[in-house]
Amino acid sequence: MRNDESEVAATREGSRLEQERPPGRQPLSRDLVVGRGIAFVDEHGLPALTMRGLGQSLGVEAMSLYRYVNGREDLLDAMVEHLVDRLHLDPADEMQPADGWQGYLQWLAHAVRGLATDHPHVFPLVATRHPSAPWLRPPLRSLKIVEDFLQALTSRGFGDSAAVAAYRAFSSFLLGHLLLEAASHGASTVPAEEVLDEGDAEVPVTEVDPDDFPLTGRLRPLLSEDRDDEEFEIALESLLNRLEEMVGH
Amino acid sequence: MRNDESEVAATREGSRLEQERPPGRQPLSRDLVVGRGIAFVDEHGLPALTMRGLGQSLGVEAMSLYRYVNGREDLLDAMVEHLVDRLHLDPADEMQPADGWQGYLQWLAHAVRGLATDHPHVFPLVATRHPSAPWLRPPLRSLKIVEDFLQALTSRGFGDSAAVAAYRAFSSFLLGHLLLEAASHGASTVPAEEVLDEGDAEVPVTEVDPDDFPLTGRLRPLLSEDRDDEEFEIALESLLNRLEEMVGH
DNA sequence: ACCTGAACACCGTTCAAGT
DNA sequence: ACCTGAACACCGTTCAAGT
Repeated sequence: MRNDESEVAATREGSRLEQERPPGRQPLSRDLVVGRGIAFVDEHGLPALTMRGLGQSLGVEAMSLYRYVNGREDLLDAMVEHLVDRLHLDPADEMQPADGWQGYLQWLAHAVRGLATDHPHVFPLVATRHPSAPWLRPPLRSLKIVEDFLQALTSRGFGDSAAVAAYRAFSSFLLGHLLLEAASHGASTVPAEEVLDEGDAEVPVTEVDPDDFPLTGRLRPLLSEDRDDEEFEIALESLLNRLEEMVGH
Repeated sequence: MRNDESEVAATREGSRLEQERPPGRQPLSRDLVVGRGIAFVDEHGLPALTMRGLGQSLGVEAMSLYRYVNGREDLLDAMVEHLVDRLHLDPADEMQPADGWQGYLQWLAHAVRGLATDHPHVFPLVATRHPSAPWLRPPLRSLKIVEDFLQALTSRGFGDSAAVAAYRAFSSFLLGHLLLEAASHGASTVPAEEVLDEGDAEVPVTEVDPDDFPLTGRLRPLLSEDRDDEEFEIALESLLNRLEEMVGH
């Protein structure tokens, strides 16, 4: 038994030494391909992600990727899944059980928000790709996280239908706030390859004509302020208050 | 003056009679191209919208479209703009001025919701495409509608920053709820061209393993229930209550 | 003025072939 | 076992040319 295992290991090691791999390259794997896909979109934006381009960024031809990924659509799904699964590697360490369901939802909200701000260009995928079941609601779109969610709430006083209603309300809340936040934060990070058709020095800043839109013109400084943090906290607090009214069913 | 106008009109009419057009086809125009683009996505889904396919559905080669539309990206932007502008053709007729800002927001919320349910496959574009200014927040993404919004609220007791905060909260609310609603409603309407790789009779329904996910398994009937209408109304009511607390600034 | 044929660069994807 | 060359079908887009 032990000998067999050693032999197999030795053989693996041997064949690994035999194969000549370009020096700077790691051995390919699904995780590596998916991880590089996420990093690629983080750097260059979603439209830039092509099978050929991703292959090149891994030092390989595009066709090699098809051994680890079932086409481009499967790659995108895997990228989303990879990010959403990450929500579990950080178990609720900082969370006291005494905090109750409010503490759990606070932790979860900020965990998902961290995902959105870390990957503003990938988050639209998390938000809009069809989940694997129709009753899964982005961005809480994995079976595991739904199970956690329902467990956390039902074990802390929620009735069945109240827990499900909370899942729905919480998903909508996260989706709306984080998608808008990711969009505005991601817009500044794009390589900006679209605004170069105009020959003259056109100003890219959209100016508001005060005759047509007097209020918008006057309030533009307010509209341009970045209040994402406090908006999120206030809206979250309000949602928790609303949920509190339906705890017992 | 009047004669000149008549002459021009006559000339236009003349050239129109000269040109021989395939019998069943309307004369092309930007509005026609954009409108057909929306109808095409409604029928076949977003991935099916190609310049060649859209041209064919208009009885024309793809290259003809470039006379009316500045490429595919411009077409998508125009489709979004077309739908959002429609929110103004329906001025607040059914709305009594006595209803106050709550009445306006109720009307606007249902108008945008109608847009989402009428075009579930296009709404993701309304939700995720970059607006023309960074401080415009989907789905309330036109200058005109923002002006209306701010006018409606500031003329009904809102301070400047309260009106802007309301715009932000309202956008997030609409985006989260309507994007999820459009996704679940649109998923059933797709031609479904992706699930046909498996050779055997694989069941497309995702089954929940009760050992791994006991709660999700038990609550699956609740999770699958369609509660979109009442969820939307309740969440909207709650948002209006929240806004009420910050009317005076 | 309005539409098209032909062409270009670039996709995703398959498969037989290399090592 | 793992990667690639060659090929295919299909994109978006341009432009000279037709009517």
